[in-house]
Amino acid sequence: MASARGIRSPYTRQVRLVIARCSVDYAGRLSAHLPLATRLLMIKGDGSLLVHSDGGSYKPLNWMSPPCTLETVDPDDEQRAAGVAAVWKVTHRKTADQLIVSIHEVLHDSSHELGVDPGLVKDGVEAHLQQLLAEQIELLGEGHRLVRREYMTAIGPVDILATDATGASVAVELKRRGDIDGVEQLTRYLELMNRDPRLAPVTGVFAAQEIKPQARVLAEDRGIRCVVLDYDAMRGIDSGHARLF
Amino acid sequence: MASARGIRSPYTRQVRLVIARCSVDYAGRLSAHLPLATRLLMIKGDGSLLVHSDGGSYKPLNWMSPPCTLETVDPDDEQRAAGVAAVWKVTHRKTADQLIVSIHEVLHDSSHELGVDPGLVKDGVEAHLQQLLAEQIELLGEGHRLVRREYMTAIGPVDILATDATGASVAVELKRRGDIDGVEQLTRYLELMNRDPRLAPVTGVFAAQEIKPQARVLAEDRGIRCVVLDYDAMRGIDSGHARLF
DNA sequence: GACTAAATTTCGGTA
DNA sequence: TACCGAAGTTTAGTC
Repeated sequence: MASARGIRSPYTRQVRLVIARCSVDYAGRLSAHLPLATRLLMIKGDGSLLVHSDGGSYKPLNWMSPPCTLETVDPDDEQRAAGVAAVWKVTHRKTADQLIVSIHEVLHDSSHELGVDPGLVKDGVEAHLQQLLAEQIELLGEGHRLVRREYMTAIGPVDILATDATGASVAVELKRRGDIDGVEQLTRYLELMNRDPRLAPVTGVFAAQEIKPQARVLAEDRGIRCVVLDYDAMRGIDSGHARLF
Repeated sequence: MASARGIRSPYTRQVRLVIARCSVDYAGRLSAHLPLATRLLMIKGDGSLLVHSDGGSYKPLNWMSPPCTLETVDPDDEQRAAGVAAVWKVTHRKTADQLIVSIHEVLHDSSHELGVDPGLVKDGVEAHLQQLLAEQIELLGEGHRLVRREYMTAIGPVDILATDATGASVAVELKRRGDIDGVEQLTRYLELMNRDPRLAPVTGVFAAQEIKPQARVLAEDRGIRCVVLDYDAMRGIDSGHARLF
């Protein structure tokens, strides 16, 4: 439930921020081109480069992931005639993908020391939902009992294994958003588990905060029961946990 | 094959860049916390905020997507005693998710006008692979004929429908990377199409630049043929298209 | 290292 | 607008 990434290679922990009129070409897994415009270029300490506009969400317009190398090249005569003042060539060290930034004008250029980042601490995703459902297993129906969380099978762990009022096995696949993928995943588990005479017959429950219509149709067509979970209500019952705000 | 996103709401097209020692708390779909450290805060013209460190790839440590509102709050006595100089409260306009940035020290603060971005032009993804395979359908085997691309079924379009040397239908699922998901997808299509007497019997071909071993096992277990495509070779044959580099 | 599953996924296209 | 599938997905965990 907690993750950290304090460990880092001894890069120069600096960020360089450049605002420039530039065009960008990427050639690698696809080809992409950004026409001339003013953008933010962000060069991280590991050499990776992000090209951001002032909108959109967190995804850059274009980028090069580490490990990569930035090389500053002099523009040739043709480029210079077209107004290119400098060319940055960023090459991926493994895949040889290339990002070419043709800089026409630099409007801002600054570098900043950031130091080591202690990293993000997360709390409250699927793991928490699983914990809550394990504690409130009767949400699946009267008489249900928890067998165990993360029940291991040959093809991976089933989120929750329980028994129903008749004592029959119930495999629960848990998702925040119930999509078709989750139904397929549960189907594979059920297929396998029903071959095990100690478990069979095993029925399936697809439990999620939100279940997509197509996923519900597919699940019910396969005899899988769908249960929509109210996370806030479940958390309200769980006394041992308080919200941040 | 080409996308543009030049159309924008009349936001102030500015980016504000702040380097600050800060801690960050997010409460929304999950709870997350970033301990005190020096980071880059990027506020885009639409009010969205990204918190970047100097490493990792393009994903920020934390962020708030648009539409959202940034509000500067005075720290209370307790916060002030802890060294907090200012508090930024970023609230999502629809989901009420909140991002709280507690700023201890500002090391840099600048704003930059970017103007409208003409947007990215992409080229050479799955659509291109599909076009190439449609033109070179004999890569599936001698005697194969193209029926049509994006053959529509009740549960979605099959990438390519063809016939083999015997005239039997062949459904092709195309992927850049052949994963288990793709096999499941094709399986659903085949199940459906084989119920249609005008099409049945339909065999399946799973075609990708790279097929993961587990996906291959699952596919072949279901009688689905696997074909690995050489994109560069296929593009080489396609005379109408040249590479950037 | 390879593979699998999750993600505060984001982003496009379509019904 | 909702839904579905792709993504230069990225990221985290497990084997």
